Amino acid sequence: MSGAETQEKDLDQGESLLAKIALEAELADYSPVKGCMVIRPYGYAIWEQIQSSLDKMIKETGHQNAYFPLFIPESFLQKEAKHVEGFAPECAVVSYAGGKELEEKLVVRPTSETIINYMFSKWIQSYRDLPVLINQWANIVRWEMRTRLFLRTTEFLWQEGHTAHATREEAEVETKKMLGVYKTLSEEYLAIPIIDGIKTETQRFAGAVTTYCIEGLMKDGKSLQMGTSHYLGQNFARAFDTKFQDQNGQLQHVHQTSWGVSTRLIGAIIMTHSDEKGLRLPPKIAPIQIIVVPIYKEQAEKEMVLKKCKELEETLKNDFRIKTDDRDQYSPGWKFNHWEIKGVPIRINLGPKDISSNVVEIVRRDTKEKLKNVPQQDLRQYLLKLSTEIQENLFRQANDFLIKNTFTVKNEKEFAEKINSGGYLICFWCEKTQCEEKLKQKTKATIRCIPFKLPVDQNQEEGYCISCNQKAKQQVIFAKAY
RNA sequence: CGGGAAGUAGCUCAGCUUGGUAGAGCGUUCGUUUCGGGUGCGAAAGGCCGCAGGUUCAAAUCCUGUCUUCCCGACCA
Repeated sequence: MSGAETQEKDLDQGESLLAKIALEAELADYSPVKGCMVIRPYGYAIWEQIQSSLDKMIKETGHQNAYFPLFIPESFLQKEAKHVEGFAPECAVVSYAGGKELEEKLVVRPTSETIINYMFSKWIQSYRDLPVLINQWANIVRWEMRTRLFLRTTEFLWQEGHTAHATREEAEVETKKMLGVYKTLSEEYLAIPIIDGIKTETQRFAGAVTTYCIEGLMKDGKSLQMGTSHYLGQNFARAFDTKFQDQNGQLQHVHQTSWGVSTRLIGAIIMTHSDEKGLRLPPKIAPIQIIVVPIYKEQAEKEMVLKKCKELEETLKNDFRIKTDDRDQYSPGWKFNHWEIKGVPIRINLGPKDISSNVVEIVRRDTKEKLKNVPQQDLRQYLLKLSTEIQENLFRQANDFLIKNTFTVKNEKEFAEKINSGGYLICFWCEKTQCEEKLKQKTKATIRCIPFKLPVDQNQEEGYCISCNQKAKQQVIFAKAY
């Protein structure tokens, strides 16, 4: 066991909350290469839960999984002007392989639009071939200056959807549909409330026409982009000549979308739900939903208690991911703390006293509340209800936090006062990039999105730009971001 | 990539100023005692002092370079 000493103290709420929890809860560890991380089994199990929930939704919306290669010819990246401009600085490039210099350098994919378009242009001939709805689970590499576990690593795992459509309308519907899937994933599975909206030009994906996003507010008051969905227009289709013959025999470029979420979501979970005891996982994505801690003194008791634990597991295993911590070398008290750090939503303490009176003791991780003498009959129902309650409570707490930290500001003075304490600022913006830039220079805050819906009620239709004070119709969300 | 801090036992750290046989607590192993919120006692094992050079009779300690982490800026999911 690592970090036993620091585990004894409550975890600090400092800047290093993220790294601390990631390491202590054994989600990840550092690799010898800068900015890279090892995702440890428990962290990977969380990723698998996220994956299986999302993969199901992706398939339900008609997409198929496929796999495109890691290496992309350097020339591909250069075909789309904005795309190359955006990604060139952060690309890792292989120039030497097989014992010699390569004729054409290979880019380690920072995203797969180019290689996928190359393939699409081969596969798409007719309107009858459309739409093409593809998703891939993959790793990608982006050479970042400053890295943080889960939130920004050099290599990370993600899912990238790529679709091609006959019309602009269809592609736009697709873009928003998948953003909706991300919203569902975040709010209903990860228990993280988000603000969904449109990115401004400066924050838009390199090569996209429109970028939609979901943004979450982290415990430290910073905003985290948790997922993006792009309407790519015909930009890549033109660059790669991805054309189809329509019903009138006319050749047209396809309209495309791409969308992705990554292992960053694990960072979001940490930075949204952790408390002084460690991680708190929403039941829907917790690799272990119920941990059973047996309590016993001598051997006879041990056998009796462990047998009862197995029985419990048997009756509950169809409804829950349940595990008994039957390790002999750790005391019950030690186990309590251990599983709290790891964020297991429900703990069942089971000892001789409980068994003799046919009850269990249940401790919920979200509130730390101890529920004594819960009858063993109807336990399944009780736990199902509790599980739902914990899921909802985590969302409610995060949502309250978001609302409490969202402010409407009317002028630059108010803006400057509020922005340093973190949270979201709602204000009018005249839609000029220079106004956005000016505020970024002064305050480090950026427009996270033009929200579809404001998180707090706001009736005004019109106001004055937070920066230049001219009439403005657009209300935007500002925040400091990761 | 700039500014600051750090890297010594599995973990947290002391030792470095002023060079001279590698330290503590926790954890681990064995024994014993315990087990309903991180048990007590006894013994033992465990270290290319991040890496590479240099200075020196002698380097964890001084010098140079380099790698990694953390914090702060410029860039991003």
